[in-house]
Amino acid sequence: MRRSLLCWYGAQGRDLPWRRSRDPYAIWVSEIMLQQTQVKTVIPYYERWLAQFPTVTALAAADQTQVLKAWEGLGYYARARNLHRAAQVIVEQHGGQFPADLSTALTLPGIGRTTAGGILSAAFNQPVPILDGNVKRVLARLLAVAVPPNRALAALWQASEALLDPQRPRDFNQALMDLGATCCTPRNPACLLCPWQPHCLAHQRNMQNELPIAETRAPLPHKQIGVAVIWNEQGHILIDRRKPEGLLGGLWEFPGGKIEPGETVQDCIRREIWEELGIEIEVGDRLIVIDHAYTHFRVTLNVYHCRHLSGDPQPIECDEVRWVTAAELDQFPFPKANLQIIAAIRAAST
DNA sequence: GATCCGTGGTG
DNA sequence: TCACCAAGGAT
Repeated sequence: MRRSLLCWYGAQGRDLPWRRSRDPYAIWVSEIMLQQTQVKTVIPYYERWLAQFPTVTALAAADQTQVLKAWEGLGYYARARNLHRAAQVIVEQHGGQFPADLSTALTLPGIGRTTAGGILSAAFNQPVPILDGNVKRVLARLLAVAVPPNRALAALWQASEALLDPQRPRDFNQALMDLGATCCTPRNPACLLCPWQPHCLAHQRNMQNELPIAETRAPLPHKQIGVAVIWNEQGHILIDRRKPEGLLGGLWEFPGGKIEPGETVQDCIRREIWEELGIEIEVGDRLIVIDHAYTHFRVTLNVYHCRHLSGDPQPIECDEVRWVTAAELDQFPFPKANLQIIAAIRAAST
């Protein structure tokens, strides 16, 4: 079984930038970026990141705004914050070298069992198993697991470890992920091309389209949000930096908040700006309406031009506030939905 | 152990 | 349009 998979990998494996490297730092960066994120999305971010932060020392020395700006648009921003912190730990406590043993790697922020296995096998050819989304699906089909994969984690980890090739753990783990990504796909798997088809219980039972069993999910709530683009008499715009933890932590945004039942958008914006920044504004024309979906809810951003009337903005429910020119907005990391607001501001002023 | 955490691709 | 999913981890 190992040989058939490795043979398939030799012929069908993907040529990916990080596979050409044995630098633990570069491989680590790729593993973090690839969490819940597709290869095609990651590649340009990976290339830019290594050009900007070529070593763990360079990353450790960067400031968080630079780091978040380089991550802007990738999502799950805690990954960038943790990567940054871990780089500082590696410089301060591990002599600038990524730890080569599993238990130490697992102490670093942002590194769990799968990521640690991915790094240690790829960088050091250590026989450490992995269990990412691809491997869960491959093994759930191979073994015809009768419950959602997340209800069978112990068995799946055991299988990943038992199957792992002790001679070629690097290639084996990469092969297993490629098999899931390109052959044993979520829908319409290419069983005829699969090296493990003779061993696959799902295929033998013609259940490859029914497995793995899907997790049940709650419906997504939908929130209406009022957002203010506040101008002062100098033609500057007010932005704020979100608190360092939680949703979009550390990123900048245009201030606003949730519209309460029975409240107009304009009332909401005036109230939120008073509560969060302690200033009075006049709500003017509508700038843009943006629908955006997060993992656990959807939002509609109702964005309005506003005019500053009185008061000095205070960081009451955020970390920092700042008046900036439209040209300066590019220097700050914003969430994706806010980039649309910036584009609308530019379009409206030309 | 259930929830939280972004964004883009896909059928 | 929409649900599902992607090289998961932290709390």
